[in-house]
Amino acid sequence: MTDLGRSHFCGEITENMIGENVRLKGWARTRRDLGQVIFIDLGDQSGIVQTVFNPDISEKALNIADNIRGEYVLDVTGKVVRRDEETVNEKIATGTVEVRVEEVTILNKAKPLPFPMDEEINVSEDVRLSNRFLDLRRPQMQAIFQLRHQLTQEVRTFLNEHLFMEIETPMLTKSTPEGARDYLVPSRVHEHEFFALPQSPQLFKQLFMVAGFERYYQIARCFRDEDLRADRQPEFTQIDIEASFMNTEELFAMTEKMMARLLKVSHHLDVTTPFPRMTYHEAMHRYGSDKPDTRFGMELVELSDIVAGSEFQVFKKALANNGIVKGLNAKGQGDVMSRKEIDDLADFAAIYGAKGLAWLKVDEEKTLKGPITKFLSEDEQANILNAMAGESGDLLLFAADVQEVVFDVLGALRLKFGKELNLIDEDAFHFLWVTDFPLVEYDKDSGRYVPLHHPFTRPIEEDVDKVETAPEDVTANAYDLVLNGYELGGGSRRIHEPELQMQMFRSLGFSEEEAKEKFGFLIDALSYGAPPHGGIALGFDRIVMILTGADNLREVIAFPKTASASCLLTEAPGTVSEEQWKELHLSPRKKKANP
RNA sequence: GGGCCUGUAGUGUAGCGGUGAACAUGCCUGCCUGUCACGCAGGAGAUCGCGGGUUCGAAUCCCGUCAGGCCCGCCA
Repeated sequence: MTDLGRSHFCGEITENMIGENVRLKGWARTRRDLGQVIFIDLGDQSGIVQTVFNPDISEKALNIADNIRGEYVLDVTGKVVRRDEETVNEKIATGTVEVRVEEVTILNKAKPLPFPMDEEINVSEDVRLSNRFLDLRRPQMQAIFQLRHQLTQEVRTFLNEHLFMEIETPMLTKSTPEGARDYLVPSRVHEHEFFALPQSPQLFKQLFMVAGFERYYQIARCFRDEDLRADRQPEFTQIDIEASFMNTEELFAMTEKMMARLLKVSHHLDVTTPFPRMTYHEAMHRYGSDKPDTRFGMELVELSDIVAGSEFQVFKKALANNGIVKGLNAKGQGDVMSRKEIDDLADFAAIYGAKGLAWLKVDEEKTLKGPITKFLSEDEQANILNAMAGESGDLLLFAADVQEVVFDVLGALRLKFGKELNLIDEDAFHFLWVTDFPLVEYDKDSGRYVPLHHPFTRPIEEDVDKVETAPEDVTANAYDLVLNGYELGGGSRRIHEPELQMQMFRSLGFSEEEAKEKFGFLIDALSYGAPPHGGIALGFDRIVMILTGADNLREVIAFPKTASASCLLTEAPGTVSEEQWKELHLSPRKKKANP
């Protein structure tokens, strides 16, 4: 490929081209000025090649090279020559050759850079983000986005092969009462009415199924106005999939094949399918998480029965209040952790709602030592030691509370130890399906049931009659795909009968009118021969993040938002003119007083 | 909404109550025909995030605030 008169890319120059005249375009990466000879590493998207300027080739070019600085844009013509044996640079792909420059034109200058471009990232992130166009020019970033592009292509190729059709859905849509906060867009035409940016194309893809597009997908942008995390951006990309007449087994198998293809692209790795599966209940009890990192063990141990008759008030109270007692064996930590460090663990546990953190050490004689031994009978101690497979030097940690707190606390401690004790194989990819989620959970604040997934999720067939009578006992035909402790995404079979959908809305405390107002079009659509259908949505940014080994979504999104959801490059969001307010029939409220 | 961490030349760091705020790199000038993170010599560059307080004296201690990051809540 050539463009603008360019004959080759810098990274393509090989020994086969020795003697050829080439014309290259790119950026001056580093310049080594030895007076009568100047070396410039010229780089473009493909890589770099060393160019040489000296008076024996062209006095004129040398004089121009004298003024070239970092990241100047150059148009270079010259001959490819073999380097002398002793001047070969093994660090670069083109290190055995160089281009002797006969002609050079400076296409554009560059100011001194705000940060070095050639090194590993040791620049603060705000500086990188406010100069993102330069940050993205760094080879490391170029590689990430090259891979991201290839993965996008692979997803499309795969789904096309499986007869899926990519169809776009609106970005300007309607606010829905459930779920995350919407990003709202005021309407100029409709006074005091708002569009919402989609949290996901959920309803539209179901309507595609009704429409008879039996297999839909979209690399879809989604928006949620909630607080950010390292793995959460307000604007993100999903691989959104929906299929009619396909059962959950078929969808699992297909999704597994697709993920395997992505691993093949990124790591030339053959992942084992089918992926392991675990129920939500099992995941919570064994790992204290609905997205367990199964790259390491250190599972939670159920102790409620063992300590059922215990005189230890903390255990006794928790069990009396319908809570549970579970333990976590921090292998070998009894020997190394000081009293202070164990107290710090209790502070850590408090973040997740623990009122305290009981602990015991296993000493050389395999007996338990610690402040709570006096409350535990010999039998209880023996049973605990046995259940937790305690060995000399171990630190046994206990959480006793309602089960949600116990899961959160021990789940968090497990991850903390997993990381700090290097129990995690960073090169491993552990996929896991988590299945059998509850359909709803009771929300104390609003005093009603809220869907765990979304209100269109279908119960498993044997629970269908219980949707209205005992919603809290219903298991959903819903599933999450987990990779290395990250929730890649989830999906479900959907309700395709209007009556069942109305039952569901009623269970969630919607009046007939509310349901009709918010979701009338869905009920209506389901009434016209909606096929059984289901689907899944996978967080594409997270996939890219994990496959590139990044620990942060910002690394794999070209122009990401900061933790406070602003863009340091454009300084969005920003204020708008009075005129714009007026056109939208809006007026600003007074800001909170700022003393 | 809450907790914790970090803000010092363009960049990365040191200094943590008392000398002219130090080092590296980048930048500028000069020298250098085989470098490759070239080298050598010289030079410029800092309202120590911002505001207040404590103190004879604050980059350093305290309070507030802003920005960035991580987490809890939140995220159907």
